[in-house]
Amino acid sequence: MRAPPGTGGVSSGARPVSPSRGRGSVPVGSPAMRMSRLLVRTLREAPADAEVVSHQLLVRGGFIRRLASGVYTFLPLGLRVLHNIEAIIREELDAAGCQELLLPALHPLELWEQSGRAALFGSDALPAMQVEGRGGSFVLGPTHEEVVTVTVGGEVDSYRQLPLTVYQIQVKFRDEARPRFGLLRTRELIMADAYSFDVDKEAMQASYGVVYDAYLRIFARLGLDVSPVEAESGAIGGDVNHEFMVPSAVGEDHFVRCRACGYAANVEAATRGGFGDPVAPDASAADAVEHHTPDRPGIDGVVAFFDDPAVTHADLLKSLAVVDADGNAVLVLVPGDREARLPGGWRLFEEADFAAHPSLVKGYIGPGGQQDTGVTVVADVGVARPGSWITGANRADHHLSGVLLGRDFEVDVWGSYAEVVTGDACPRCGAEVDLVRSVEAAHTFQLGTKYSDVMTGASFVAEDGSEAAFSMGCYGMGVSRLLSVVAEESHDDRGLVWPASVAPFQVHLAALGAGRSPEVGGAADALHDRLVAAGVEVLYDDRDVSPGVKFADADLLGIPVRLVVGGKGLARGIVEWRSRATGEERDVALDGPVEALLAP
RNA sequence: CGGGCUGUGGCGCAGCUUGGUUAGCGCGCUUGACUGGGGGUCAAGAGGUCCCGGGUUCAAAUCCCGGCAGCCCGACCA
Repeated sequence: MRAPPGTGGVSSGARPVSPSRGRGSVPVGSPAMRMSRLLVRTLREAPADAEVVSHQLLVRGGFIRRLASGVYTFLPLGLRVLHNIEAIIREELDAAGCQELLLPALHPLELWEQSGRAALFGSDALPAMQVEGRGGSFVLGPTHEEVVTVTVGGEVDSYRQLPLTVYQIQVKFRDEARPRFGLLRTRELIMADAYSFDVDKEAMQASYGVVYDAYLRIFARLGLDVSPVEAESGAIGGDVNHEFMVPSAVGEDHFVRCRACGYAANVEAATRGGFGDPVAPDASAADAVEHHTPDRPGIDGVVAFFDDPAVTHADLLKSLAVVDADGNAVLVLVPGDREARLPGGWRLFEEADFAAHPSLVKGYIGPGGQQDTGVTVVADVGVARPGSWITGANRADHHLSGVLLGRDFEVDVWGSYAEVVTGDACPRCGAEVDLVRSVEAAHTFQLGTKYSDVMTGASFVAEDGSEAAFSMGCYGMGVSRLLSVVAEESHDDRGLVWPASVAPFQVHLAALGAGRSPEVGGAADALHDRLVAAGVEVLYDDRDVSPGVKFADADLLGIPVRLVVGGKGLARGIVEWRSRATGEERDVALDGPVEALLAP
């Protein structure tokens, strides 16, 4: 066993042969290590509802079973993998000085009313499930900021008890509109979530860095190529936050990554650079021309109206009337060939908003004539390019061409309001960026006092005797999702290829023809016993089935090392060793040291 | 929340258009025999409210109406 890359501290070094790992797993020597007794049924065909490879293989291999949409059972094999992932998380968080606790999954509704987030339940931002019980109304916890804040608040009275970081590994519930991809997006999920409590912002940032680094070590041990990216904070809140993204073809997220410098950000938060200051309008340019464009409200329709190869989407100015988070009317301008990226909390105009702002005409919105109307004009940096635009005329059924920035309209605020695409300029260094499809494996937030300000008792007495609110951070990692992520990144056409760090067993021992050869059976049993005595986690395929079935199942289950005891090898006193990952095979002396039977 | 597709033994599917006796096939399961290094062969079995509820009909898996569930695309999304 080789040390996983990027590990340090207590977790460094090769994993010992002795069983320090499978806590919570099947006890050493348990009959369940014999495949004839293990609760596992492998499937030759994948269920019709499994679309992605990781989902298909986890079901075919008997790791998980679906109970309802987005709700899964972990069968013994899957649970062992889950426990191994959890063990890595515990080791790294404990080593980072965090303390494990277990918060309730059932939360009194009042807690959520106190934080104000109960109002988000109906929304897509925080789809929660409520439960009515004799003791009142409860929520199946979708996240635990409220509970942990009041819990720690009840125990900590003094700055002397800080800093403090606690974590738990818990089941959480989300009323997902559309569960999919097996364990990747579920209604019930297992999550590791940590919460830091500090005296002030500076201390919080230090604690944040500690957990952030621990998370990086966890992903390294899982063999995942993770990229921390700047992100939007959504329903959790706070200022600084990072998502830990694993590039993957089945990802539902995208992040932007600079090819030159270290810049990386979720597309929802990414900005772009490479644009200079707006240039003065060409004084000799012709005036704007108005066109009658009935029934052409959209960008596509206007391009079609001009029916001129020289007029493209990039010549149009996309104008979006929105209401910002504070309720103010804002006109957002982006080049017509770009998707707009609105800041969180902003929404598009509704009918009533148009009625209140007659300077903006639905379907024919343009940037002209917005002075003294109470409408703030914000523009994407791309709008600063030289040349004229085609825009709405703010008059029904009319558009304007030859519209110039600085002559026909003004911009109040410049920013990055267009979605970044591959090839755009990095906002830091100007090099080109790539758009990378990915899975969000974890999300960390610097919350500050967002929760401690509103939850009761979430304060402490500071060194100067004053009362202060905790400065908090929170850190969530999708544990059950990681099972799918690892599977998705580590398989071949025969089945799973588990990294040794999380494999359900280290060795898959198959006896061939033991049913008719007492010698083979005896040798395989003896080898099994020796491995168990040495503390090796071994899955022993003692079933009386044909060799082909055993080989196919071994490939499907993806245990790192396969050992075969058969008549042929036994005659030569050897056991056949094979690596699941590389396919390498070699003969090993049956009575040699156990170490020679493990990974290279 | 919009659009589309699908519900038939544990799993994967056919049958439905054009209603008609005991609803088929593959995998899996049971028993037996043969076999024995990449999902082997043969034989005999078990296992089904054809998603649910109404309706049409002499007769419904099949036609009609209404539900429910699952999946996909989109919207949305700690």
